[in-house]
Amino acid sequence: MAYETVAAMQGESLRKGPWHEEEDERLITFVKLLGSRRWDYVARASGLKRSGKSCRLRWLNYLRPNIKHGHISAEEEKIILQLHERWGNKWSMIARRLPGRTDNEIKNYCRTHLRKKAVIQEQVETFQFGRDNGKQLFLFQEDGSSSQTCNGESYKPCVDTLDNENGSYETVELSDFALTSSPYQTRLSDWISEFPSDQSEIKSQGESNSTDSLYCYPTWVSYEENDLWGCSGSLWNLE
DNA sequence: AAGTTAGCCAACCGCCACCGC
DNA sequence: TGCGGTGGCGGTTGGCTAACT
Repeated sequence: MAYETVAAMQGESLRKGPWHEEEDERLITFVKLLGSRRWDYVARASGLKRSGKSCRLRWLNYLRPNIKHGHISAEEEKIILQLHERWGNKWSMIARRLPGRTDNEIKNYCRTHLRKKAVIQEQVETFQFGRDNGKQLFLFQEDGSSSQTCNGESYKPCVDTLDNENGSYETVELSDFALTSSPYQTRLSDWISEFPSDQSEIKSQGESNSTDSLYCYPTWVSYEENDLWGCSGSLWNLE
């Protein structure tokens, strides 16, 4: 019978919400003792009023050794995005390629950043099709004599691209502008624009021995879904 | 300075696949 | 072979905090 059911029958309510330090310590102790497979057993044996699932999640996402927290590096960003392009929302698969990162962390990261990217893309498309019902657009052209400053970076509103003489629009390329709904998005758009647009580029970068290349992941051309990559880059050698 | 908004992240929920009985 | 238990996974939520107005 499921632990949750047993607990419910006994009138024992399972704890929810944030974990306390004592709970963490206790969980670590019992995982070391019992291993990290039988979570229902760990939950019961430890006396934690948590479900096995909850214990498992806490261990995998926070307590297990060699876990990395905090800032996702540029290398990791690129790998995440590329693997997401390839596999979609297979967070656990992606996480396995990034030692120390959890599926939850990657999922959260993607949700935030992919959404941001989608918004930017939508804005770019809107701009390229013309003004949105005459509303003020959000694009600013980078310029030394800018009239707007944000976090030390300065911008000025882009010139109106509507040709009033004949009512037509000039074509505006992404590379001509920095997207500046925020300075952060500017950097993000820069990053997106740097991103290889097809796998042949990725392959050539993967094969490159250039030491100044950011890429240290293997090529994926010709590799099967479940095949392990011949990982030799620094990212996989992290301790 | 106070209120509001947006971003981030930990944790929960529900579904599904696998396994043992 | 069917069923219940369990773990794994992706989606979602809620709280905290920083940034903005």
